[in-house]
Amino acid sequence: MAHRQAQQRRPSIHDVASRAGVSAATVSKVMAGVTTVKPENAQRVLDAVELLGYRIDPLASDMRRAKRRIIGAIMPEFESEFFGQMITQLESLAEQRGYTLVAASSRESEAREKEILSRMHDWRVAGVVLAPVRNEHGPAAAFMKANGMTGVLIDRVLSDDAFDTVSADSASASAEVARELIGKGHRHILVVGLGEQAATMRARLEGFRATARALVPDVRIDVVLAETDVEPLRAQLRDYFAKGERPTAVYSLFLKGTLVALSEFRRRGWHCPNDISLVGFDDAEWMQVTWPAIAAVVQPVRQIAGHAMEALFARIGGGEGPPIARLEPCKVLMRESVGSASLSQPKPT
Amino acid sequence: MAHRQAQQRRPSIHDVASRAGVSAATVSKVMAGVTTVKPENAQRVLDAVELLGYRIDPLASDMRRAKRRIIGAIMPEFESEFFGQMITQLESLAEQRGYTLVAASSRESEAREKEILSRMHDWRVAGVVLAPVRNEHGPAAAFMKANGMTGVLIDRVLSDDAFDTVSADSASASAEVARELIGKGHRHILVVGLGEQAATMRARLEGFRATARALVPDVRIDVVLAETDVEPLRAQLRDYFAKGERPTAVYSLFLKGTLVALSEFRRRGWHCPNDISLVGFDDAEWMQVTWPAIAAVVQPVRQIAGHAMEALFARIGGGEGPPIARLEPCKVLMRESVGSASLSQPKPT
DNA sequence: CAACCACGAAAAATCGATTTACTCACATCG
DNA sequence: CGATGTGAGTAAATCGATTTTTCGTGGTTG
Repeated sequence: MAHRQAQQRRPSIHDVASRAGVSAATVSKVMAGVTTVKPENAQRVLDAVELLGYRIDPLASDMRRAKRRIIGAIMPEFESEFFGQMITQLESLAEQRGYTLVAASSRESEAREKEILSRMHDWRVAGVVLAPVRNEHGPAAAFMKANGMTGVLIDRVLSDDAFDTVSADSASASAEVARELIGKGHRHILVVGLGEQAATMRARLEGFRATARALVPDVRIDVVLAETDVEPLRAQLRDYFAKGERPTAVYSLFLKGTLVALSEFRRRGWHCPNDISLVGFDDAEWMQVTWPAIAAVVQPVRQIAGHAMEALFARIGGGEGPPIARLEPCKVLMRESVGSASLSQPKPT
Repeated sequence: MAHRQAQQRRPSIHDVASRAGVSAATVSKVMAGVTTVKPENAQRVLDAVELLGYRIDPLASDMRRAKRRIIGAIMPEFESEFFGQMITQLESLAEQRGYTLVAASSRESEAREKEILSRMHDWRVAGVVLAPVRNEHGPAAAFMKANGMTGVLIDRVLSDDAFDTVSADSASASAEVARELIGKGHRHILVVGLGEQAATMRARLEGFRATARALVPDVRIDVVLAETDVEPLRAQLRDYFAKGERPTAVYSLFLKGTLVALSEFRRRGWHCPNDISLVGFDDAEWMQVTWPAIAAVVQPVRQIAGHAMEALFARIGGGEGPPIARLEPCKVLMRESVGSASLSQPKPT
């Protein structure tokens, strides 16, 4: 093993070359695994590499290529399990192909999203995995198009005319939720969501509504949608219940909505599933340990990440053809927070 | 605004130079804000920059410096709120200083930790924020020392003889938890934790034990520690209760432990705080919306991130002196999961 | 008026790789 | 026997910046 002391300049390809008594070009070839090198010389190079503890400087190595071996990933946030797992997966997949993943959080802001994208463009990343704040029609995707960047859109998207997209099959999952709730006798259901993410939320809402109505035409489905933020949703939800509305089940179209719903239930002293049932889109580890355990739609993070990277590298490798929109199937975990409608006893509000 | 079409090669500093009728060196100076440039020429450069939409290539720019303007961050995982927030903060702080943050997950493996570190060394990062899997004495920190890297250690560390450290003041927080539990009459308390992270866990445990014993000398404190993983802990906990042990409160020294405790309570049909009380180290958003809300020690993520970056950049800037070990104060949020000991009625197990 | 200095800018070296173009030696072929 | 080909390797160009060195021009000064 190389005995190397601290502080010292790292050896460059030239150091290796002179140690091995060959040119830098030869060293480069050996490192790249080119076969047109005399075995004896190759061995000398390998020995020198070992002796000096030489490792290629990826920065310098990337300089000469048009596309650097860097993948950018932009997520709306890092604080939820979903995006945390996503980043973990993406990192691992990028690494497997010898790429470095640079992750950035847009912190739910489209302005920041574009800024980050500019910076990634400066880095000449080979590709970008973008989970847009809003949807596929935002300024970030436009920027990518305008600058000829290669990328994949994930999560809050349905399909795009320029980029491959990968997301959870929201509509089907919602349909299954609808079947479950209707099956348990629920005839008055509240759906909460965020208007901003138009397409995805609409898919989830419509998937639910269509299926529920197909099963029971006169089912009552109320909708509380906040535009951009979660706090307004909390207020709207409070107003909704304050009016005396008393659905027997709530279906939240996104994680924060589930939290808001739960906290509103708390405020009113309602318990699941006796007072009201609850299902949320997006699973989290805590949901199976609380009392009651919270029913949830589980998004297939690994599949989304895997197919996103697959699509991305196909494009990086020069793959042509029209963009592909993938939908990955979700799993619906019905837990104790959902009960039969008859349980829900109207209570004085 | 620059009207630039896709596909086209990005302009280099030479393109700007020839457009402005000056040399590349002059353009470089203007971009760097050097004042020894004739105002007229500076303006011509700025115009050319604007016209061509020129932006510095950070990769090429970093080539000539020994330390690149990149900060590496290595976290044990990205899936928890704590590390998610940490990365978000670190990213934002690095960005503020014109650095790019490259984050990587060691996935709770010391081997991977070292691998990532090697890769970051290849990138010649200016500094590293390392949240070690185990503690400050692992192979990763040793690698950093051996290679003269600059870095800061955070979270699962107490102090180090080579690097600055920043972590939550586990001992004080635990002492406060002890005061609270003792104050509520608890005299038989179970503490659960992970043995692997020796120093941190011990600080939390001892901080708790010392204070509790100081208040009530004959308080009974049981300890269930798993070595490396969470699943064994689940089994150990099950065994512990199966033996008929019936503490009135549980203090979990880390987040996953809290989840495991809750799920074990569920299995046995125990409710907080009537059957048993629960406090956990590490807060999470869901803890305030479940019923009961779970009491928790809140780690000051922003302070930890802030001081870590401060220390790191001080060292990058050449700051000398012995390493500093910082402890950031935590907040203890007593929620409904903690009740007075008299509530806990022994139940048949 | 010659020597000197200051200023601004250009030319050239540099960072650490990769890649192209070229050289040399030796073998093969018409 | 001269021409062509091929294997192995090297020098030099290149990527896109920064930094050091050099140069020319004017203005000051002894």
